[in-house]
Amino acid sequence: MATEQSAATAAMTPARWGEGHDHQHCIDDALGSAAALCQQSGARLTKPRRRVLELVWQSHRPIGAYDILDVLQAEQGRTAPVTVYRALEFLLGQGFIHRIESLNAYMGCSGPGATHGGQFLICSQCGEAVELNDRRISQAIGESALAAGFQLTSQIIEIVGLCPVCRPPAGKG
Amino acid sequence: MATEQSAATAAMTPARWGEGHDHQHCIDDALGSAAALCQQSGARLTKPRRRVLELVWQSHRPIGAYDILDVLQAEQGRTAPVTVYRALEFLLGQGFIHRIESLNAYMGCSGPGATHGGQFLICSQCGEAVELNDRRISQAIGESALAAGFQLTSQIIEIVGLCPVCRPPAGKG
DNA sequence: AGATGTATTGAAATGTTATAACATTGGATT
DNA sequence: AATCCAATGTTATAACATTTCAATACATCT
Repeated sequence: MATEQSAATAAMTPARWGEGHDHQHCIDDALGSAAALCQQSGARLTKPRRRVLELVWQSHRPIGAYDILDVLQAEQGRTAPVTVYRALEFLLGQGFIHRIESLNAYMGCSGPGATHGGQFLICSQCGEAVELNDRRISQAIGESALAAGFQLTSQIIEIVGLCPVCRPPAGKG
Repeated sequence: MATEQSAATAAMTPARWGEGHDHQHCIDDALGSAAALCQQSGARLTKPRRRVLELVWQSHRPIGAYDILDVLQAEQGRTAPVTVYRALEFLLGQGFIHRIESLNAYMGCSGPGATHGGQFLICSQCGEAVELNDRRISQAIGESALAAGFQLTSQIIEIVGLCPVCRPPAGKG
């Protein structure tokens, strides 16, 4: 439907940097799909899980477990790290969030339900990240693994750079 | 007998899994090039740095900082973590080793001197890893970043799977 | 409703990875 | 020898994550 991909650069450009962005909508969407998917699968989106998911979606910056912990502790008093990690584990298992290995941090999954390892563009300036799903990348990797005789199980792709907002203006502006 | 694996494959298959592998040679090579490169650049390959590099090359499994620390402590008594981290930082800076983000571990760089971000195939069974340098992968990523308006500075590619040795035998010998 | 089994949560301690802060050493240069 | 600076040593602490065991919530069966 709407989002055709192949040739299209435009379609792949994260909408977020295009113009004003209603972030509450992001959050609502994410919580909505999570609830729906849990409904379907029978998984339980309990209060702490839901709250952690919400916090992960609070911004488009990957957030650390202990940052989440700080918020929970402020909200509800003593809370142990494991509370956060358990929620994160659940959310990862459901495909609702991703872990960014190079940052030891977590971010919302932009397309839960769909299968995908996730490819991430991370801005080293502002800390924001976006998820890609470029078939060419995964394909190139798949082929390379095959050629090396590897049976592939997962890919970690984290691309660091400067986002459109943070990068110096293009030459000839 | 010979482990040919289809024409294209043979060339790219890391030699290491082909047959017996003289690992001492790997180590000597690595230390040799490191020494040579330091000679050229004026960097100092001091004793602890050299020893850490050697330990990193001890196997083809990425090794953790604290594993290195254990060895140093056994060898020379009290040694602090920072000693290891400083050596690792130096070696990373010189391009002699790579950090594997998903494992919090370090491995020797197979082509020091050359520029490369590094792409890694990691066996989840035996823990061994090999470095790739597939232009198609970095190219696909570069294009994707460009399309998203990102100015790329580095790529983290860690591919997890089963190596030729650990993977179940191919259907139809 | 009450009993029962399982999933989830709470709490404390501990383990693992990494850096900050400051003192000291050792070799090159003067 | 006096000075300088990179490298190293020493101590403490930050940051990230898991283990363990006890308590509670939830679904389901009777």
